[in-house]
Amino acid sequence: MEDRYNVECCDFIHAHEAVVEKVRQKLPGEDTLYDLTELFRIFGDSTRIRILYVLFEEEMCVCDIAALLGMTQSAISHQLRALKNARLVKSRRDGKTVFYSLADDHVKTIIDQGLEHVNESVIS
Amino acid sequence: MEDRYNVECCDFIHAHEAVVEKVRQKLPGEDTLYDLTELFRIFGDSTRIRILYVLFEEEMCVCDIAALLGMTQSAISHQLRALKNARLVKSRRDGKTVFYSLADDHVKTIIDQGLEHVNESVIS
DNA sequence: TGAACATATGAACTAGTGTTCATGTGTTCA
DNA sequence: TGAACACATGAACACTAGTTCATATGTTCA
Repeated sequence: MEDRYNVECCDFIHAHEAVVEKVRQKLPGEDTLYDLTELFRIFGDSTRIRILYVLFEEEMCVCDIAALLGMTQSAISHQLRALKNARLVKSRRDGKTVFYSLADDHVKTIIDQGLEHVNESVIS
Repeated sequence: MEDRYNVECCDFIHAHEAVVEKVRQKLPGEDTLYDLTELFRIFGDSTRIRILYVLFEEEMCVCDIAALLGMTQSAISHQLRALKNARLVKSRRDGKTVFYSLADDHVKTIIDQGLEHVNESVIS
């Protein structure tokens, strides 16, 4: 017998056709999937999370955030741009200074949900 | 009224000391911060998000998920392990087959919040 | 205008991540 | 028992992402 190499992992899908079709329908489109993944990727960095925590309290300038977190101005500025692109923070200029603040309430809600999950996992 | 801090970036922190102290207190500890970012990092990959979407509908075996998403069994298995380590999915074995399902409700809540943010951003 | 300050940005370096490939583990059944 | 099946896993590879460094942009004030 010759060896057979299947591209697919299994010969057939075991799940019921109805379920497979339902999944296919509910899977988000490529654009939505990209946006969603990109959003969570932004949350997946400790520097950015710490920046968001700072902004939970009050709007703050780049310089102060850097000093507070003990990081360089450049690093913070780069990350603030990422956060801004993801529409998680917004900025306003006042003279030489640029103040950053949270863009909306989703930020805190998402982080709180994450915290809840993390804390529950510890208990169990 | 404003404190002087010896840091590289700016000569002094402009924000009021009360705010600075409040931020310092509310910043999560190193362990929590790590867990939180790690959790979101897991969400920040399109393959993992798609796997979770599949499991929203029904528990499913590795093989079927791979077939449904058009990826190799190995790739899916690796990602399922990541999802399991993050306590986002759980598994049960039935003979040769291993079925994966969602671990709890936070998964869907977090993704829904993310979707809401993404969709709102598009509108504005 | 020019000096000083606050921030932004591009390039480069390093560390980390997802997939593939090959193979190992565990289960079923003839 | 051993062959076939379903899944797990370690190593390697290509690619991505965060920080640093040097420098550019933009604003204020003497």
